[in-house]
Amino acid sequence: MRKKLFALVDCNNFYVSCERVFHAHLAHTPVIVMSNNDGCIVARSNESKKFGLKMGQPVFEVEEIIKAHHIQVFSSNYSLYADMSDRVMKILAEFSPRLEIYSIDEAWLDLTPLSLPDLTSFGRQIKSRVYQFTSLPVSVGIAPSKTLAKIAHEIAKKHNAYAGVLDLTALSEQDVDQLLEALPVDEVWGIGMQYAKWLREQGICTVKELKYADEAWIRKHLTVVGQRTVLELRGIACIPLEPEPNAKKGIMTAKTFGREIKSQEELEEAVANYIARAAEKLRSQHSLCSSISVFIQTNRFKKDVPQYSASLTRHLPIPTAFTPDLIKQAREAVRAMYRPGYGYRKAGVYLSKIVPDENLQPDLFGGFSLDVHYKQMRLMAIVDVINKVYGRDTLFLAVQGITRTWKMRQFKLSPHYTTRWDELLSVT
DNA sequence: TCTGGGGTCCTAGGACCC
DNA sequence: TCTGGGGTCCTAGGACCC
Repeated sequence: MRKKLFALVDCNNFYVSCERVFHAHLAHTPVIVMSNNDGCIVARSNESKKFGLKMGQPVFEVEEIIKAHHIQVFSSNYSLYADMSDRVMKILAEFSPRLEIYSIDEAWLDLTPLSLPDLTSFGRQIKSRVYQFTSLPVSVGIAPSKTLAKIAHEIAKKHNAYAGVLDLTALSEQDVDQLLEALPVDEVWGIGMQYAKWLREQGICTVKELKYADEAWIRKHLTVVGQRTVLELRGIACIPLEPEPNAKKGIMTAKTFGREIKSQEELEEAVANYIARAAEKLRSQHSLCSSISVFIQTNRFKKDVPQYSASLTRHLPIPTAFTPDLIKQAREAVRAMYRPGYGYRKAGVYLSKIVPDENLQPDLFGGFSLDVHYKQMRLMAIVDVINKVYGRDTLFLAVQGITRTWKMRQFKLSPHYTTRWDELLSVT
């Protein structure tokens, strides 16, 4: 069998790079992008990494550093990033017939069938074409397994000598091992904080040591997932490329509120909105769900006030994607869980037991009519189209509320340059 | 004052069945 | 006093990812 070959292409500091495309003066200056509610740092330019800002760090902890170094700060602008991502992926698709879009800013290419003579120059072509058409910088890692391609990409990104492209297959096994020896074990894809800590306690500190660890012993302690990682480090591809996006098995919408919510009415309103959003996602993948979970919680960071959190799952006799029915269930769940006297900070909904929407069976006992189901689906399809064309929440249910004063904060949002006509970049 | 959101997979253990 | 064994399904919890 032919040896597998993968390329990982990952956009550098993706959210920051997207903002820079439309704010050219921010090149070479420290920039960060914040999470929802402007809470944590989710992207950092290289310049801001130098000031010690960490991924996931709460912004309020580093206000001083931000001020002192004039770091530019942005709220997350997901529609902008999603649109830029689409453009990048379309370009990558030109380089291999088999592409797996792994996240908003990275993709795997299957190079196995391509018989390329010079992989490094192929990687450089990818890099320069993406930059030419989008102004976004990417790094490329090439290797015989996904896990090794990830590592190649990390090295390529960090060390200027590689100019953003590293092909591990061009190196001897000894040279690869030398690189792996210099990397701490937690840099491996699939080894998170818990496993890294445990491995270090067992004397396995570098990627090379993990590569040569006993397979059965790893399997015993890190399950088959860990065993696969070890094999992948040895160049044996165990994780296949998956070009087709799979339908989601669970759909979640959960958000921290912009302020504390005290009343049951507002909590119901927020949850109704999350359901509307989750149901929209459900319909967009042509699915129905028959289980719905709702959770509510107070501010877990406030140690000095009474805490309360609860979750409730309801099973539906007939799978559905009809927003009003789902909202009805969710509101009942909120009413059952709500306790007065608390300041609620976060709520979420989770739709699961998901099935394709063509699988619906008529009810043997006549408690449900397919006619009604199709009518509901047609109505929802119309609502979805209108909201897609005219903007989210052009049409919504009254229980979702009008003012929604609990919504998240986004004080530093840049315009939707690529997805709204009235926010196009203007040159004056 | 201020701490994100949305997923996947694996395993262990209990319920239940024959 | 003795008190099977094997299979399946489901759920909760814990690890991981970006």
